[in-house]
Amino acid sequence: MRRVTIHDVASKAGVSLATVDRVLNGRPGVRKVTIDRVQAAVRDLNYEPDAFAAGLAKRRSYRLHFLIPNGPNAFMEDLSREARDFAATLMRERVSVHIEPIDAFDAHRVTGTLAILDKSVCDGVAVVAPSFPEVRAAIDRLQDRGVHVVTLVSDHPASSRRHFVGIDNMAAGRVAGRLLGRFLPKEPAKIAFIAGSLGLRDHADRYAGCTQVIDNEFPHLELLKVREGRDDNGKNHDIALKLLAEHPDLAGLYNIGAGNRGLIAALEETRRGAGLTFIGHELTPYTRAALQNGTMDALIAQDPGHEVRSAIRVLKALCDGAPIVEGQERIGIDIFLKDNLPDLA
Amino acid sequence: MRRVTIHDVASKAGVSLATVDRVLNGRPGVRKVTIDRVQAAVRDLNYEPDAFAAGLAKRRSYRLHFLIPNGPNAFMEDLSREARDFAATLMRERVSVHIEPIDAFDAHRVTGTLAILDKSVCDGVAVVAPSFPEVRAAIDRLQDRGVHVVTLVSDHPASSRRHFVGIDNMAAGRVAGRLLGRFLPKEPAKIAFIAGSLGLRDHADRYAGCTQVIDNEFPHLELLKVREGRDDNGKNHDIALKLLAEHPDLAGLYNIGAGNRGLIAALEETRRGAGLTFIGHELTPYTRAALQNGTMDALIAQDPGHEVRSAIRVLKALCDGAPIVEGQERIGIDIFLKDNLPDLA
DNA sequence: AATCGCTTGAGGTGCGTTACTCATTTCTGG
DNA sequence: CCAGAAATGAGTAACGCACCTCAAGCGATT
Repeated sequence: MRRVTIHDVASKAGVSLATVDRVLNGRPGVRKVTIDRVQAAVRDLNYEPDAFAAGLAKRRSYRLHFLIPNGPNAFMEDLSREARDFAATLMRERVSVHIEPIDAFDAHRVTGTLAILDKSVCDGVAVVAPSFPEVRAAIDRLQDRGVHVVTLVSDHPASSRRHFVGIDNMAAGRVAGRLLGRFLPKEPAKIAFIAGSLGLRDHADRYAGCTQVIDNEFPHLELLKVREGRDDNGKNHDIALKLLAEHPDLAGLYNIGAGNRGLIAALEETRRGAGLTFIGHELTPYTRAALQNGTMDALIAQDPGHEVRSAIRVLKALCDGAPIVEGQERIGIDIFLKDNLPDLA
Repeated sequence: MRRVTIHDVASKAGVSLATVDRVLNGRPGVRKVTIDRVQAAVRDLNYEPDAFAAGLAKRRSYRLHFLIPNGPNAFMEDLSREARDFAATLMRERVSVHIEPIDAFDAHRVTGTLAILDKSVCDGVAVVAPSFPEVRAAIDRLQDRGVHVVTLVSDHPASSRRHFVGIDNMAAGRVAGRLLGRFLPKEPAKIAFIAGSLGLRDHADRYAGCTQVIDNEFPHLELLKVREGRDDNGKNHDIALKLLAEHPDLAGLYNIGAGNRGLIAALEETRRGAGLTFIGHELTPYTRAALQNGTMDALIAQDPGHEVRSAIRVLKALCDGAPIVEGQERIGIDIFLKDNLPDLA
């Protein structure tokens, strides 16, 4: 079962190798009828160009840049680590990944970083940044300069980014809402929300999804107004203590953003962990432990490894002009209970 | 930023190309000290062989066989379809996938199919089959003949298969148990189980996981004895009708295996769908609809597309002697509520 | 000193493309 | 029918590596 090569296509179509090459690579100077003959031969023989040979001859390389927020955020650190790890195994496939830490809350710096990128330095960019209008504009300009851009974790739907790698945060919020609604008894009870900031699109989406489900399907639950803790453990800790003091009958808690560690500490100090249904996001050593000991009841997560690998695959496909395997690139909303925690890597 | 090639390694180490080649490919006839010199140069220069060039020169090809149960099982059909789809996009990377439908309940035929396979016909095999001892033996012999084997969906832990691609069914069962326990009110209630057959390892595992969690953490729930429906819609339909008649106060239902369609029909005919907490496995058009209209309350699933792609990646890596990216190949237990159903492809 | 075995160097070929160049043939309009 | 343009053929270098052969260098053994 020899491979079908351009030679076979050429002889089948009764033309020379040069002509086959012209057709296959869209070079000019071939009559319509000849093009058709060659394409017919390609179909008949089921010819597929050999990726190894093509890659070698094309001298292709994929220089990718990842812009990832710095700061003491376990999830972002996981993203960076996974990107580094995966890049190491992909070096031999000519994929080089440069990780650029950015200050996500400084839109000006982010756009500056995007502005200096260029086709001569990189072929694709994956960026995780809050959706400020100026960032959107910078993404558009970068695309215009011929660099492929995908958004990661947090989308910029209005931009011309070619793809979004991340979860549907509205759906994630709905899941949180339903879990709260079904985990709690069918009787009036109070639920508290803590977010990093409702100015962040993903936090706002989650909040909207959650309240939508609860309002529609669990109207007996009373929703306290959202407190914003800037994803900071210290702030969240204080917020939680105050909440627990103000509402001794608090039944549920949904942390929309990061900073679970502060909340966990507060619940455990006050021994309110077991009685309260507490749902949060992202799997970290702290949330894992809290799930195991019962302080947390469910975790809604996205797999940073999956996201990074998906972003790299998508960018590579964009560079090659190859199609994207949709099913492969859909990032699922992971729901963890204490029963299905993955083993530690 | 030119690529580092063997030429660079050779001159750095002060040896010839031939020697570098001998070292890199483990050919004999090189002194220890020379080997060390070359390896030091490889490390210093951070040399990685070019996958494109190597693949081309090696004339590598990956002939993979997938043995997948036939019959009217939506999940198995999804597996086959995904394998075909992914194989199409991988043809140019010299991966060819042959899908062999098997009668999973006829162990003799399965072993026969495995027995005729050989290094001359295929490089790797992915097999989904119930764990009969003779199948295990056939897998071992196939491995001995130099063909890499991975088990898919259903594991044969005692065999010498190189890898298992699938979920932890014990954990899946525990998830079902916890969801039942938390979705139902904290008061005595009856729960029914339906399985295909407890002789199937995955069904037995799920059952064990589920009862373990309920016995330990939700002892107020009464577990009715398991009914076996052979994963057949018709049988399951009858079983459900009988169950509902015998237990007008039935509160929960867990379908451990396939055949959800029959159960859904029974629940909807008798209008018991809404009042009952019903949990099952695998996402199909029927379970999707049931989740949306409230007949089902949660779905525990595994992504067949992910599994197939993982199996192919793993087999390819085994053929290349390359390392496996653990995180990438871990198959998660998907939990679907009506809120996080993926869009239809 | 001749011999043997081990180690190393030098060099070539093929893998299937891409991306050229330069002839040569075929077609078209005037 | 012929100039000029368009289409095609023929061939080549390069990509980086795997795999092979042949010869030369070296030290130790007899």
